[in-house]
Amino acid sequence: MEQPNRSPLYRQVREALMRRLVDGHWRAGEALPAEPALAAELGVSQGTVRRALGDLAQINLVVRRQGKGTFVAEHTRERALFHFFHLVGDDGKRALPGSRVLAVKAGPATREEARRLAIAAGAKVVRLHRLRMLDGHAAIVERIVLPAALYDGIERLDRAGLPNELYKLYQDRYGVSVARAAEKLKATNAGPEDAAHLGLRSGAAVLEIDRIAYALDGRPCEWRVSRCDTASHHYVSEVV
Amino acid sequence: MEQPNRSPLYRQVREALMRRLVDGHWRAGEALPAEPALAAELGVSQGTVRRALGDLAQINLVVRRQGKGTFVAEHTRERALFHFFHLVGDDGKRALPGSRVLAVKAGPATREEARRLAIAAGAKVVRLHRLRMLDGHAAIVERIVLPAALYDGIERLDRAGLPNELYKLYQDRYGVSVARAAEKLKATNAGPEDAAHLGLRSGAAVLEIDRIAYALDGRPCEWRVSRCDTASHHYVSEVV
DNA sequence: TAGTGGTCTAGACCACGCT
DNA sequence: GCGTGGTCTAGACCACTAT
Repeated sequence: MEQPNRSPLYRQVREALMRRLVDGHWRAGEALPAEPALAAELGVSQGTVRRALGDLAQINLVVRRQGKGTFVAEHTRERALFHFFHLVGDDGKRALPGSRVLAVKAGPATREEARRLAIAAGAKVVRLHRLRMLDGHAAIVERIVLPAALYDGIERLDRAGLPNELYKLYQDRYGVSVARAAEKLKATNAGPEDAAHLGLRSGAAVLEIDRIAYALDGRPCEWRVSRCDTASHHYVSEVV
Repeated sequence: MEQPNRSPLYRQVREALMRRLVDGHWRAGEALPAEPALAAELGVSQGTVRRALGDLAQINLVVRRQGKGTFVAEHTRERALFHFFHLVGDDGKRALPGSRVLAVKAGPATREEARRLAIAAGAKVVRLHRLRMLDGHAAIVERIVLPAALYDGIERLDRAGLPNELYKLYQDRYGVSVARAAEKLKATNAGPEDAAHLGLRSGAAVLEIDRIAYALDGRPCEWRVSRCDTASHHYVSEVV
């Protein structure tokens, strides 16, 4: 391992492995080479590789299993739901959302969309509008904006072709792995349209979740605004 | 280090150190013994102590500084604000909240309060009602419930004696260190009283943050419900 | 039995903060 | 100069998984 800069070796190893993950050098779910192989290849000790892999496991980019190996993290249904979906029933049970796509449209990005997705103004985006169900009734209205450059042809998927867990679709079909997300929450009074979709009176309080999802390489890959009826559900957040 | 169970050594060391932190064996801000001293005392290698201390640093129970030592984490003003306070201005600037105490009262816990704080029904609690300012105008109404057993005589503090950063007060004066918190968020329509405090019309959407704070030993030490005007601020959440 | 990751140790050297 | 935590190595042994 050459040392172009003054950062610790384990960090250089971590970044090198991360580059390969970003490049798609290994597919989601695939096993990485074993520690001794990586150590030999990179010219560092096994301990240094361990440290780097441990860091990657910590941020959920890889999964390590004793006796089996180290694997590229996958967006399983579980992970998509439990890791990135924070609405739970007031009784503490996780409600599994269903979803119904209302519209899919492509078009040039507005200034705001371009800013949030860090793309050029006017670049093509695909907009999804969908309704999600919790415990059988409509509880979330979602407006999703995708940079079309990352998801070639996604606007031609019919509504049945768009699964409930979009993050798994992004990963499996387009090679876009969502690594992290930043959410901004507000309480707002529902407008007439959202209220109608959610079966609420206009002006009812809804929780607005504005989320930018970032891909492995750190670039925004989705902007999603969800307006949620929190009458019998709530958003959970743990602070350590 | 004896091995009563089959857990890894570093975990046993971590728990042993944690017990001392919980017991108040070291005060907030105080330096722990250096690694070699701890290793010798516990009969393990320095590497094992390092791993345990690293874990404790990760969950913010201690702070490690190269060349200086390892210190018990303190609730500085910074930490209280940036770690546990998640409302920021829509312009991205952190608004530093001021606060005005409206009422302090002691009384027996309701069933709900007892349940949330994991204390006996009817046990004495202290209730605080306060208003917090963001950028100069009232933006948050807070109702705080404390188990009186942990905060002897806190209800006799005058309003001037109750600082803006309560967590630092809990730690400095009562030895209660908030280690983590669980928050539940909902959007609700403001009732007449909250609306009046916040200068909103009745029925305006407000963000309700329901937080249980846990002390080092894992027991609840505060129940706080904050109702926030999110017209020009929002709650931030990072998902990794 | 062989290969994987997980734990634990011992020791070397480095970077930082003090005095 | 000395003590602190930070990095890096090499090697031993353990626990789990597969064949």
